[in-house]
Amino acid sequence: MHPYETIRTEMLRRINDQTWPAGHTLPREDDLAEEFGVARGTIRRALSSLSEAGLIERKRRAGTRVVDRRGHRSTLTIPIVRHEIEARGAVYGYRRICVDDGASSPLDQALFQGAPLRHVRCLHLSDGKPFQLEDRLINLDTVPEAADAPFDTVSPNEWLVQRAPYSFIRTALRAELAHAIDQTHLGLTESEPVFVIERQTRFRDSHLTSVRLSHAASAFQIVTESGDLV
Amino acid sequence: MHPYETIRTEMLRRINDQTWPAGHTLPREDDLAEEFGVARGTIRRALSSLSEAGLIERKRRAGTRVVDRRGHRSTLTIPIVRHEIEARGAVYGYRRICVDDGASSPLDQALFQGAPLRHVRCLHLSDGKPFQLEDRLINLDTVPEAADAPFDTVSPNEWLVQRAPYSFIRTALRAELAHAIDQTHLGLTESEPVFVIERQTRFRDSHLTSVRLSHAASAFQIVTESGDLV
DNA sequence: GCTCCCATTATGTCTATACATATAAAAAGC
DNA sequence: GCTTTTTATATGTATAGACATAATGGGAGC
Repeated sequence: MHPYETIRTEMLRRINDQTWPAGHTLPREDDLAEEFGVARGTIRRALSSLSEAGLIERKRRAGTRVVDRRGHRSTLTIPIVRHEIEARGAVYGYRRICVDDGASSPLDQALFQGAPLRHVRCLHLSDGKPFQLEDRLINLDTVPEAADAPFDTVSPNEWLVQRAPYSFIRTALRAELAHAIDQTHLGLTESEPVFVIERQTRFRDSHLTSVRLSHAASAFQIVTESGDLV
Repeated sequence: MHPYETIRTEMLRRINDQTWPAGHTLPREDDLAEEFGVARGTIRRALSSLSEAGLIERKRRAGTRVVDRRGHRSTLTIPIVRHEIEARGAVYGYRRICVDDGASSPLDQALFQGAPLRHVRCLHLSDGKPFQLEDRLINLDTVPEAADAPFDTVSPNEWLVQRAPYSFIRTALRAELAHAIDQTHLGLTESEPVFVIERQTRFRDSHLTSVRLSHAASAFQIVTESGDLV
């Protein structure tokens, strides 16, 4: 175990046993360095690890304070659906449903600030069975090549990843009752739930794309694991 | 903009425009340091940032490689429900439903390796209306004080956070059709969906607690924002 | 009392150097 | 050819010192 890990563990202990209760301001880095008999850089390594884990908050001049723990933080990876399906040992399939000019809702119009849009709807299949329904809008001002892409064999998801860098992503996770299109394409009845991932991707102030991914709830969940600083 | 940020942005550009395509091994840290005219530490700062974002993978002796991007990664914070409710400007309420010895399922028995359990069911209210139903099992071998705690005014969630440190958390997010208990306590009909968070908490090899949190889908979603390395 | 400005200060960044360590690749042994 | 051992190497960690910078808390001016 490296010094910074030992120190981090000791700090964790102090936070857990209330030696440093929530709201407490810890000693300055220089003082901690002296206490633990290491260089300041090593203390900083331990502190930044705790900071990333969300256990402490650091502010210039103000010092480092123990966070009143507001929740459990974990890193969530939403995989590209093809990889997800193949990782389960199933055969991935893709089917384009339609591509049009996106007679989009006023809400979407506002989001994209009236930019010309491309609307793509497609289905991702696992062993031939519907797994994920993708409903996507692409900003043609930002990604003009999308106007000519057929999306007949490559999904817009993978097409975009190859082409457009992104700088900011907002993801929302929801449970919904299957919409009409979900029922049609995922083969569900009107009283079945779907798990919906909605994602908006921005690049430098302009919305690049926004997508709604729906899955039959019975065949989908998101699992994340976190922790283990001790 | 600090040097390490400028360098990270340039590296991001190279990854995005395929100068460094997926699978490519980037130059050694020393060479990058020379190229950018900075110390090795500054290069490492940029690289570790990209590594945390999941864009590159680093291995000793083998070097640094661009990851074949398998998905969008973001940090997800599941807040303590009271904070969540108060943050929305509503009044938080709590009601214990029952506390018993947890006639738990075989699945749970296996998870806790036959340890004695405490079962607590309670409801978290927003402005007096049911918001979250909590169904929790607590390992009495690990947290024996839980046997005597009444949980009549403090929720087991907050009670545990004060008492037990945790080292490892597994969180699953799912959509389900409302169970019977969801219908009863959240006031739902049998054809309404619920958003379920299931969490298992471990501390040093022993399961501490496992919980199922259900919410009316219409009033709950999880939002995360990420990115902005550019 | 009030606002505005400035000095102080703890964290943030950068440099340069030394040593540690996992591990891929080459060499040695069978 | 196959396994084991050694070696080279890129990343990982630690140190010490210098400077940068945000933000607090106090003081000057009103």
